[in-house]
Amino acid sequence: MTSYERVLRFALSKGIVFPSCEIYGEAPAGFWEYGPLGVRLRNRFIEAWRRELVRRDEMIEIDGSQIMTKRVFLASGHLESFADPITKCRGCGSIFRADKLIEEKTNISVPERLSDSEISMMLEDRGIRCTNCNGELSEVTRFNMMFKVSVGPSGDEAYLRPETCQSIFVDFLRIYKTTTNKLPLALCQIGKSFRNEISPRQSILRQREFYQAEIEVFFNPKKADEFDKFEQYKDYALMLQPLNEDKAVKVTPSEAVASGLISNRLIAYYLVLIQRFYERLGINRESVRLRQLDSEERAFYARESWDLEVKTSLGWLELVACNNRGDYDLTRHMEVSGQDLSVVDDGERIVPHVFELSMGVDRSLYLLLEHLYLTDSKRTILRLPYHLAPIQVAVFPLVDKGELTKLAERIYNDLKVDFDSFYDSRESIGRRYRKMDELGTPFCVTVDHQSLEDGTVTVRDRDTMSQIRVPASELKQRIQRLLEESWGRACDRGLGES
RNA sequence: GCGGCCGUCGUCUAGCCUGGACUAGGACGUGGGCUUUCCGAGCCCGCAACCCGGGUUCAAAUCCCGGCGGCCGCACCA
Repeated sequence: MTSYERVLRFALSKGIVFPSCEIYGEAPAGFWEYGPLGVRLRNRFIEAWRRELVRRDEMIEIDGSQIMTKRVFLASGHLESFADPITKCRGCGSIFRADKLIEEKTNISVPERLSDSEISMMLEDRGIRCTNCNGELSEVTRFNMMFKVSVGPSGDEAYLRPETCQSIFVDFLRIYKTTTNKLPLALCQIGKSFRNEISPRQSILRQREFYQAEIEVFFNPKKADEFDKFEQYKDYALMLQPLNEDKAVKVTPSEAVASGLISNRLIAYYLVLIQRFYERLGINRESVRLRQLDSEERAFYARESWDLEVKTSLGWLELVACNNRGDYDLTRHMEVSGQDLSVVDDGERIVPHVFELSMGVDRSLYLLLEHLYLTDSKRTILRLPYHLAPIQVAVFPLVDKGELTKLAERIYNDLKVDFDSFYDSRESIGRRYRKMDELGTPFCVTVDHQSLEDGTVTVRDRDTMSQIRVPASELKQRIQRLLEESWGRACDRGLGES
């Protein structure tokens, strides 16, 4: 069994994630539900994102519409560039990427800019036929990866957003004016994006509806090196894999900027921030890399791209696309909307440039499960950092009897409002501990006979299995403090090697 | 979408080739009871499945066709 299968089996059997609409046989692939524990895990992950990136860096979070009008995507380029030219065999119905088919058959590269009819003509001129049945091929049409929706009774054309960042670009000027009025300005958003993938695969790794957490840093390109925040991380060990290299090497931001590998200090700083984020979630630094993309691999709007990838059983998994989008987005929205989105910075009117950190949330959660769902000779433990655990504290009576049960229930009822709590009184105490280990629950509170005499309970630590005795009246504060300390530990681990 | 393999309780699976003894068996899970009284103990009683549709047949989990889904490869991507 592969790690992927093991994780998926675990997730499915505990109801963490599972396929959407699964009682209907015809439900299309690429849609997944988060179950009770999955929602909590995701919420904790989002809290970590807010804490370690948003609040730490004083970013500003917004929440935009998922449905946006057509012209947004005319401006963004998605109507044109997010669509693949396809042709269908009139005989057997096979569908081909028209440009790829031509390249395959003739070794002539087909420029992206060509119109459908021009590509159709190439097919015809070269006498290209279906590779499956040698049938005649249809006119070239476009398969757009965006979901089209019609709005209102008049059916106005709109689309589900294929990335969350467009609302940030569209909203930029209003937020700029109502908040800091200053560059650089980091805006961010977490929410759903939608892509009509041809072939969704691998559960939550490749969905048609998925969560993105995106950060768009607006900056003045002339001042990208005048960036004070850079100082605190200038000696961090970035795991960079430059173009044409086959593995990552440790490079400090200072070196990377000096050598021109990273184009400026602002970008270097944000690359540190994002690498550090994963390290603080408990991912080993040696398993992380920032891989530089060449022009072939880059998205159509990017001029400098680094993909944050983490090693998994499925190979390197792309988690965060880090793109220097230049002034592409604001300029395009200015052209198409007719609105002026420029600002005055340092006495000069400019269109800000954008550096983006576009995180796949679902993928990140998979990664956590795969890296941290561990079995040794004795126990299976989901070794999440304590503050990410979906259940924070479990309360048990040592045995399910009279006064012990009553006291345990009272303690549980007191804790459940402040923490994600769990109560269980069945079977042996050891079994209950082990089940909590598997779900990553950091603390188990047990009410025993001594509790009835002196009002203390035991608190068991997930990783060490050791117990401390705590007055029940102090439980809330103690657990709170232990969870706080967990953030601190993650911090130490992240900074330890730099 | 194509090609290859595959689809049975919540999970993992037996059964399928060679149609009938399958009211579909087991393990884990789960609900209840007894026992136990700090690290996946034991016993008893329950719950729970043949992906969907059509066909062949006296009879389909089993054979055939189609759809949907999964895995791998191609292509695409957070």
